[in-house]
Amino acid sequence: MATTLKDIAKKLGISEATVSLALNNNSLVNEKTKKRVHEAAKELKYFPNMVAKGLATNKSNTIGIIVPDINIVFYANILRAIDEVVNRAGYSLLAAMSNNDPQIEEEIIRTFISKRIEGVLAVPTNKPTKFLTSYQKALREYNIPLVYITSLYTIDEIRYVMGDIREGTYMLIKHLTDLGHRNIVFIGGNRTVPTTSLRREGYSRALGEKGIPVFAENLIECEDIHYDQAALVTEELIGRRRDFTAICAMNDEMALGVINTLQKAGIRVPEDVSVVGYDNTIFSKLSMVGITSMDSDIEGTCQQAVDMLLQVVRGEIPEEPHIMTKPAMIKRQSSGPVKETEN
Amino acid sequence: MATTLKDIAKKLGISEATVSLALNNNSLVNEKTKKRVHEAAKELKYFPNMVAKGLATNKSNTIGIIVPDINIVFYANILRAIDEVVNRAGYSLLAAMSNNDPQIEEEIIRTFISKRIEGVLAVPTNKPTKFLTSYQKALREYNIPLVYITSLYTIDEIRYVMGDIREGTYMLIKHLTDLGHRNIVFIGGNRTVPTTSLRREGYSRALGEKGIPVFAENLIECEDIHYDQAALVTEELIGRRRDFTAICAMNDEMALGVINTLQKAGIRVPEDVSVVGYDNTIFSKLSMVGITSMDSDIEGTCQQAVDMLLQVVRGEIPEEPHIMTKPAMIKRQSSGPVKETEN
DNA sequence: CTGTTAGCGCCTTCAC
DNA sequence: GTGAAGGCGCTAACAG
Repeated sequence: MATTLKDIAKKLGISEATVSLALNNNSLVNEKTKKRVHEAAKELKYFPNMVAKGLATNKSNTIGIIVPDINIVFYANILRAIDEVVNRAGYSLLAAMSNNDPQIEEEIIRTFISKRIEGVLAVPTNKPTKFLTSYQKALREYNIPLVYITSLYTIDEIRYVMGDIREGTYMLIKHLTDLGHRNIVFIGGNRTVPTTSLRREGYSRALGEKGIPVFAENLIECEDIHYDQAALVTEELIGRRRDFTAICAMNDEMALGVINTLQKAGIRVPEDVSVVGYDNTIFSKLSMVGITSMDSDIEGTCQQAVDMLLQVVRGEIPEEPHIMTKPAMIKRQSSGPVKETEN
Repeated sequence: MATTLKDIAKKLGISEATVSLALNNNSLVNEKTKKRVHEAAKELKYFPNMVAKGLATNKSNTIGIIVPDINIVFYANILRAIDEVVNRAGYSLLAAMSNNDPQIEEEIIRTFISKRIEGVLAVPTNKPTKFLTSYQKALREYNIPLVYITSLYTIDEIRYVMGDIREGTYMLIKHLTDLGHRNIVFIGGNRTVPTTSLRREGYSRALGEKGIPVFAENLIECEDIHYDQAALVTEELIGRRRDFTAICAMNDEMALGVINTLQKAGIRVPEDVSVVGYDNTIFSKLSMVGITSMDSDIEGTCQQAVDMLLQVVRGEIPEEPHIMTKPAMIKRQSSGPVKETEN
């Protein structure tokens, strides 16, 4: 059915090996025969069999990536960026979704290993641990490098590249305090998860610099970090009190929930209350007022993650196993000076 | 490095073949040795080499999918659904993005063939054609079945599964006319592309049934079908006239742009103007008012697409090469009775 | 420069 | 029930 090296070798009356070399543009083979081979290949509609090549070379030329759920915009953004970078680097990408389930994550790794992936990138499930999981051990066994994007792990030996959310949140809160805000609510997720706790650190630091105390009641914890939850806690919040002049949500989707809820209650943004989000995703453009947000530089982060991974794949040792990329503030209309009458 | 069949055969003092059979749970081999083999495999941390297996069996056990851009929520939804269905069917999924570029699409197909994919699913780029493209011919050459999801092609020989958007739009418009609306604006994309033209047919039919004429000025064409464009044309629209009482956008993201723009202008939804979207994506929940939308039953559609593909892979001939799946209306608050004073 | 030869790891007859 | 042998398509020495 499929035409093989042998077919084109036979047709040209030369050896398979020569054809192979010619197809790979090896300089050993004469330009003339190269051209003949390429022409014959095209004529016979030859498609190299990567499976056979993979077996022969013991290289799959593909790297794998695991994301929790592609229906979450942020992860989709990451996957897309990774796809681009990996392809540009001449590798194939094999993507899989873990559904935030460590067991599925492990299964995925198993099939990755079976496919002889050369390296794996992962946005890990959010169950942090201080121990090497079994799949991490398996990867090590097979000498397959692993780089996390947005890590939750605090184990030194585990490489990761992540956006500096602590710094990013600091910048956002500083932006608000510079505008005169002193009573700022932070809406995040579970306080024990790094993606929230790191942000809280940035929040506290920014307030501290202005001598503003951190009040526990301004730190809201959500069960999940999506629109509905944010809308819900905002509704509860404004039912309880209205002394705050700004709200910082841990991502844009939540910020959108906050804004819509405020507006529905007749609270104007940013005139009455300023709102900021994070990640500069599409959500930051979907309200009547553009949302001030932090751009995590997903492209840059992914580029660095792939670079680091490929370094290890090539057997080099990256100088720095942990990289924090710098985010940039995107100022839109949802944040403004504190309301005069509040003072 | 990696442990192979041979390693475990050697350890157990039996032949490779037996180990292979045992690992594949072949009934020929004695239960006892099977157990021994499985234990040894686990002990030696054996991971089957799918590359070798693929070469030997000439089956990759994976199917490929091409979507235009995973950053578009609707496509991300599709990819996720496909991933689930394909995995459940015991196949691996290899995903790739075309960026809506036919050339990239072709490259992807090339690598798919090289990887000896057993079938391909595709959400095609939106450049319709009546001819078989070169990659379609290549797939045929290699006997690799192809099924489109949401097809633009009108070639009989090309299989596809798509949501019935004509019917869905009909249902939405009928919903509006039943509520008393007669002056309904439809905001779509390029009129020559099936995803818009089919919807227009549904629109016209629903109006026709109530004896309402179709006015050209109520059919708005957008260059791209996203939020910003929708917001823009809505702004122009309300600058020009305000006689309409309802707006139907071709997707939820656009409907959201419409609603936000209307509200910013002080036009209430649904009191003054009703708005409906399509696809029942996350966007339909992101405004102050929930958006009435059509659920395209992505899961069902994807299930059928995979079923059809696997049928062909197995050499069966699906009875019906073209399937239209039925959508369901999701009624939310953005649509209501026509404003009394308009009459 | 080109051809020969041996595998890569696994599966699949076919004997025993 | 189990073993031996050949081959999947390609690459990688090594000869010539």
